[in-house]
Amino acid sequence: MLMFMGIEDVEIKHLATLRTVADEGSFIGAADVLGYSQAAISQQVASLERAVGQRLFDRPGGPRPVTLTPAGRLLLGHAKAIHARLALADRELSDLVSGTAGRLRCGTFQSVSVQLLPELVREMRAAAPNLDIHLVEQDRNDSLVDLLIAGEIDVTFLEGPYDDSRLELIELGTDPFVVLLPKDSELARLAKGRTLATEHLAHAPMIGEHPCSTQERIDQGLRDAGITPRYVFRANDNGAMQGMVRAGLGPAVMPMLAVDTADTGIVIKALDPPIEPRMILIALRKGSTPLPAAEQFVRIAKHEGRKRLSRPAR
Amino acid sequence: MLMFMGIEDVEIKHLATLRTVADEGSFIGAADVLGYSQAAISQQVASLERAVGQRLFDRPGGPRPVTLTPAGRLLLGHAKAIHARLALADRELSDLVSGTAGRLRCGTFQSVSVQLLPELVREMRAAAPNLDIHLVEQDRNDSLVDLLIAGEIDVTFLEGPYDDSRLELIELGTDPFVVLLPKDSELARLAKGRTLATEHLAHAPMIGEHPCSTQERIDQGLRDAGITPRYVFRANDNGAMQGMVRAGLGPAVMPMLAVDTADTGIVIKALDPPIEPRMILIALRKGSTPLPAAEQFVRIAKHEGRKRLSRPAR
DNA sequence: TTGAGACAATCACTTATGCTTATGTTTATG
DNA sequence: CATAAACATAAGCATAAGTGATTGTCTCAA
Repeated sequence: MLMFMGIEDVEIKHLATLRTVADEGSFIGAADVLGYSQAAISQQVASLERAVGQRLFDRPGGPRPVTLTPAGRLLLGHAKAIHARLALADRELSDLVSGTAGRLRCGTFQSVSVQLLPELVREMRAAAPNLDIHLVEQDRNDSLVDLLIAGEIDVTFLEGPYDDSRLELIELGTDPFVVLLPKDSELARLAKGRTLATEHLAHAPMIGEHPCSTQERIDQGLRDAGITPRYVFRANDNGAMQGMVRAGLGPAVMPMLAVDTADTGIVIKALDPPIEPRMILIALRKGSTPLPAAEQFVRIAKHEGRKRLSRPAR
Repeated sequence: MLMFMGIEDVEIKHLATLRTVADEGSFIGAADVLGYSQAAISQQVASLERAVGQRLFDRPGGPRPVTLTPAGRLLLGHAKAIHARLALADRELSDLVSGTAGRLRCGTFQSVSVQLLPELVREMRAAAPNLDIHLVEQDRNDSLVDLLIAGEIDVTFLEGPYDDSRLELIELGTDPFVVLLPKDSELARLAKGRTLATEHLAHAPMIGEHPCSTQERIDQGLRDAGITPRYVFRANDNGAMQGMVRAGLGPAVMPMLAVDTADTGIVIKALDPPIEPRMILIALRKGSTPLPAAEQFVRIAKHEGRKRLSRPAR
């Protein structure tokens, strides 16, 4: 029983046969090249012709080469385009799995963006020069998670503790809060070794960030130590805050990751008792295969975290 | 026994399944849409995944929808492009067979270009508005035949008699040579009815074309009648020649097809004895399937030839 | 004109692929 | 914890695809 065939019955193998027969000028030649028998080529061409409803080759008979009909020439052009597209897909797929090309979109937040991320991006670029890295900075964990779930980003940093069953969370380490003091200030003198008693901040005029999740955490930590901080200056920029400290305006409590340690105008001290440090997390969508480049990003981030962050405290 | 698979084992049917599963969000849904069982979809996806060497869908299990992996998303884009290309091929093929779109390249020569061809092109355009008609004019039959054999043109006019075993020749009819006389000239008075005795041209100062196959034929015809023509003016343009006749410079012998019959400043006479008339032929490559548009062109040309040319004299 | 050579079409047969049904496994849900 | 929903797997079968042999057609050369 004969079924009607249409263009949807064309298969890529048929198109490859079309190309080879056109190249070779004979069914036998194509059979040789493709490793089939002549009969197989004959049947494949016949089935392709049935599918498109047109003769594709003129077979003059005898030793003269078969030639394309106008329909064959037309289809051949499209066949080449389709094969090229498939080859392109192949290349892009292997780029994808190697993680060396394509696009990686990464969520981040301020304190990570300052030092940790630039180094990480540098290492990623060294490992995958053709990878296009996009960064999206958001203040709030929830915004970053929304982007990740929506597929707008492939991986993101988060502040811990954080939990979401939709996410796979990787703990990179903790980022302690430190206090920045003007180099020659009274407070700097009060510090014992590497530590400043938190109570000394009780009446100091302080430098802070504009309200955000990090600042809230710092304020909560200070309140837990019985201190109500009084801010005389607020900035959004870490450099500006650090500049104010250097100028002697007052101390600032900041996440260690955000501090420019090269600054000789300030001294950096731990707090005693410490403010509960932030866990730096990295998150992927749970249950969906991650982008290989994102996995590599996580690997490098773990390594970097080991160098720059404290071990997870648990 | 397991064979290694590669991208070349991807088939269009697989890509269609990829699309449908991605659209439906489930194997069962895709099976429904495509009219297969769920197991078939499962196997097709598995074989596609084997071919590309990558997981293409995340199957969360339970009632939650399957989702594309990054590799799946990448391949889906290419799948859509490939299907679009195939759909385009389909459209172009049906345009090709209907002869209503695409390109038709036609060889021609001067006297055909003047009146017969414009009318023919007009009719072709009416029948196939989206067909792109290219004309290539050459003086010599051989040049036209070369272009036809080389596939540079799809169909061509030729002057007969002509024979070439590589060509399929269609006789459209004969184009008689006529003499154009200035309206009130001595020669016009000598003409009896519609005929002028060829001998009267013996000493006339004549208007002719620059040397070309047509002119050679005319000169040979006149010599056969015992006359050696003396040209006082030669042009390459039929209008210019006709203008010279109108101005009384002398008579001109031209193929009837090239004559502007609307010109009231001249009279047109047959010659007696006549110059052996030209057969107007149209030629296709023999042994190769012709372009459907070319076949339609031939049909219209035959019809037009019946109206404008004399019946083949044999 | 005839025979040889080259090549595609076709036939009968074999093999491989793909589909179906039935069953197993996994995961969410009440 | 049992049930339902959905994909995976296995076994059997139908069909498509491939092979080898044969036939038919065309060209070329004797």
